[in-house]
Amino acid sequence: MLKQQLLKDLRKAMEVMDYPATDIVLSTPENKAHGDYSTNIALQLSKLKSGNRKHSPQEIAKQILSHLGDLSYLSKAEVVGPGFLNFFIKPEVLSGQLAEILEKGEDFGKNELGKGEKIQVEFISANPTGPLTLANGRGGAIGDTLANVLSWSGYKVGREYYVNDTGNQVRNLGESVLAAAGKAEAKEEHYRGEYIKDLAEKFKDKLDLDPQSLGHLLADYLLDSEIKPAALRIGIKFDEFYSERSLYERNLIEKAAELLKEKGFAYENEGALWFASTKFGDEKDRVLMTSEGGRGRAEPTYFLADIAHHFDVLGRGYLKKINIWGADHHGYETRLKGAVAALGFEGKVDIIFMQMVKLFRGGVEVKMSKRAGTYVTLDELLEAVDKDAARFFFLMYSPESHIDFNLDLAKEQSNKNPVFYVQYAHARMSNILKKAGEKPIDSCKARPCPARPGLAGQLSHPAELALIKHLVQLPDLVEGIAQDYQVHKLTFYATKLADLFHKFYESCRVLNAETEGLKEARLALVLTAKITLGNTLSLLGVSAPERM
RNA sequence: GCGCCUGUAGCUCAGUGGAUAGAGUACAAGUUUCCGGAACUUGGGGUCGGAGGUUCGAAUCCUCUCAGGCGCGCCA
Repeated sequence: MLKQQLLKDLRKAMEVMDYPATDIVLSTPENKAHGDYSTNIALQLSKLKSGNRKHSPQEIAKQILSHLGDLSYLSKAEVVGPGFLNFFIKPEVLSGQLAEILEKGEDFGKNELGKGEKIQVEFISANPTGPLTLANGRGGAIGDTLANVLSWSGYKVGREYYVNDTGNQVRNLGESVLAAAGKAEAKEEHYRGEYIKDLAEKFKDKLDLDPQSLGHLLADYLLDSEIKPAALRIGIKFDEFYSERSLYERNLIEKAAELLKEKGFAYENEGALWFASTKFGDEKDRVLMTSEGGRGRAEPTYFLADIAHHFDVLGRGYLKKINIWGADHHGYETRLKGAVAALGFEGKVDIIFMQMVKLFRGGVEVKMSKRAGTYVTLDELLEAVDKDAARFFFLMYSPESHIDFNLDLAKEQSNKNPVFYVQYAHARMSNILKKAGEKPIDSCKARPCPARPGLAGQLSHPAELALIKHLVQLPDLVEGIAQDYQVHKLTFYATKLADLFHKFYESCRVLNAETEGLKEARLALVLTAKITLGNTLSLLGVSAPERM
């Protein structure tokens, strides 16, 4: 689109002037006086002081400008202040951009960055020892949306839930239920909460099983009856539930341990098997296989199982595996990345950390703990607010922000959720098109296109141009998020789009515009706005209502 | 003690080297013969936790420091 064209022309000019090929940052200034696009490239170049050339930023900017020549799509290009280059696009060129949106329709916003490579996003992955919580909802919304964005960027994306369906916490689950039924001694570390009692009742025929076997049954049950439905309720469909237990069944755990030994990164000491994670920057080596003396029995740690898991997944040819973790797992990052590197997949794992969701009740913070039974489930949230509000809420925050959540206020606040502001804009767009007799999505060929001579020049109102400028940014936004993973930018983009549309709506009549041509052009603008907003909402997993 | 995250308007948060630091919300005052007022307009409100430093330029990078969160197991 326009931005790429301008970048290309700038690069050409710099090449002619024999400047080194540095990254050109083309920003879209908030301040209209600074043009439609702006770059600080001259300030950057003057800093390089390449060779014995030493020019002021203003001089460099002027030179670049003179080498650009007359670009037909610009109405003005100028050097301002310390050496900024500001570009002003001709309004008719800007409105001509709408043609591309109309042509692409539901595909508008997609890009080819991924070139068909495979990426896996692993998220939620909560232990199957209880219902999903608020924090899981946050991770779910972020992971699912990131997967959508990657998919729109030309990657083949897999959504994975790693199920820790064996090990201590599952044995503990079995014990907890046995204890609730009075068949085992109650212990401090047991899970509490109503669902444990329900499980004891539901599985009363199975209480003669040992804790581990019962735990396996319960974990499988919770996965199917609690976790999968809750994920679906918030709009998440996983491609794969990867079972930790299956790693044992397929002997992948021993294989991973053997491989690490072969490569010289695993060694035995004090009866345990260790991974030399200090070679990868960890503060100490980590245990892969416990010693009989240490925990009373020799068994693989969670860490070794997870290594086997990553080795198996990456062995399928993924370009990357992106894991979304709670901040409480931060200390685990170095050793896992180290193990992945040791197995020959260095740099293939990216981790997004989300900070904790703090829970407040009656103004007092409640520590969320599955063991203590103090937490808010995702289902409880979804009873208070609908799926769209919940997803939008979670996606409004950057992952590193610490969210304070007050369920008492969630319902009341849900009316103020910006999601309704955004959805209302979409409903307004739909309504106008409906009254004009348009089909919901039309193609450029089937109807007069704003790129057509005559129509292109119709749109000149500041509110129209501001809206167009925002609409055409979606592809760059999506491509950027595919690289920096900052999915919350989408909610801000959607809110801004709604804002610009509401303003346009207030100041520009569509159906009874002054002329037929203007009406036609404005209808096209409404249609493109609807396409763009609809596509954005679809990436967010939020519905785009025709009416509210 | 060490490591990571956070500290920006009354409140909730954007903004990771650029121009006069933004948005929502709250508060105040306005806007409907006409496409949906769940909207729009205007206004007040900031020592960007603090102190130094680097730079033509710092909320952003570096050092120190204060406050909060999380982690530091042969748990997961």
